[in-house]
Amino acid sequence: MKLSTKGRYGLRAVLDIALHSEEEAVALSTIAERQSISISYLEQLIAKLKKAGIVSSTRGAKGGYILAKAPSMISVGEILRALEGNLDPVDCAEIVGGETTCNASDICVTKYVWKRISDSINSAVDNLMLSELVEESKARLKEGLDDKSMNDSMC
Amino acid sequence: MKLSTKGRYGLRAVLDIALHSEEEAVALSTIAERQSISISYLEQLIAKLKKAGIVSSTRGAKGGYILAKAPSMISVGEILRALEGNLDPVDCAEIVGGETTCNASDICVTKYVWKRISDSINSAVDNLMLSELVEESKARLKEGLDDKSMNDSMC
DNA sequence: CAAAAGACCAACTAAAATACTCGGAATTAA
DNA sequence: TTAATTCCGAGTATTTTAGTTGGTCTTTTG
Repeated sequence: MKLSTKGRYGLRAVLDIALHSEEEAVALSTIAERQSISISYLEQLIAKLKKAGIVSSTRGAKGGYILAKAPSMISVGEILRALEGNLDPVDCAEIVGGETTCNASDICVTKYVWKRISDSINSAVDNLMLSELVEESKARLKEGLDDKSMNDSMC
Repeated sequence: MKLSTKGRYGLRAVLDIALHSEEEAVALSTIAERQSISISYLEQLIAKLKKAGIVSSTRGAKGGYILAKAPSMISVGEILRALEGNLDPVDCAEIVGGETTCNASDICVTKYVWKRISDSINSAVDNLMLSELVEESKARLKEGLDDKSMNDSMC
């Protein structure tokens, strides 16, 4: 029941882009260094984010990444799902009402447990917008904490 | 971000015990067969449940397992944590307020995301009691669905 | 125009976690 | 005393995770 590094690194990367791409696109290598993530691994994560329409890129020298839309239009749920796949605690079609996989579906009681967990996770992350994280970060930076110490945090 | 078979099988096992141990203790082999779970794997899961004080056992012939307390006193959260370890989405001390691991803690913004997810999962499972699942199961059985088809459900 | 900076892509690999299996010892009812 | 059962520790196969490697395509800039 753990988020993988995909979700953890990826969210940090998006936040990094949100905070640093106002003037110009940020290069993968810059994010990787600032966040202490392997550049080639990060590449894969950003690819997912791009495919999901969360970030957009410009190639070539001076290229890099920016957000594809306003941070207030990007939910944390959207980001995490792009990176991790769905956030459901089990891969059970019934959770979303399908009838395919688990065909003894309507007598499956534990599925209500999974649905309950699923709903709570999704509503938690879908109601949290990237913009809120951006505001929080900026507020903390203003309190005199420099950018560098910011990036050392591993959570 | 998936529950492992430990949590899935284990919860089904506890529910099985709750539903079948009113007269006499249920043997591991019975649960395993009824739930289509490998007996020797299930053994390990039940051991965790026992250590957590959720089930209790009697050894020897005619032995088996019963619940260690009333189903209304056992939360689904308690069961899942016994099986899976904590349900936090990341192993980050700061999530619970500690100061040990992640020492750039107070400038770590993503931790609020993890805390939010963590809280929502835990409150969802802690407010759901085993007794509710038992009631639900019994209600479904009364509707004419036999015990066997019940156990075929994989969720 | 060349060369550096950068995104993009597809495989490959090492390590860790998961999902088991196996062999036996201790306990108890019949 | 024997069959049924829990209990225990170790071993293993498979899958997933967390990367790495080596290269191609694109764009700016000297």
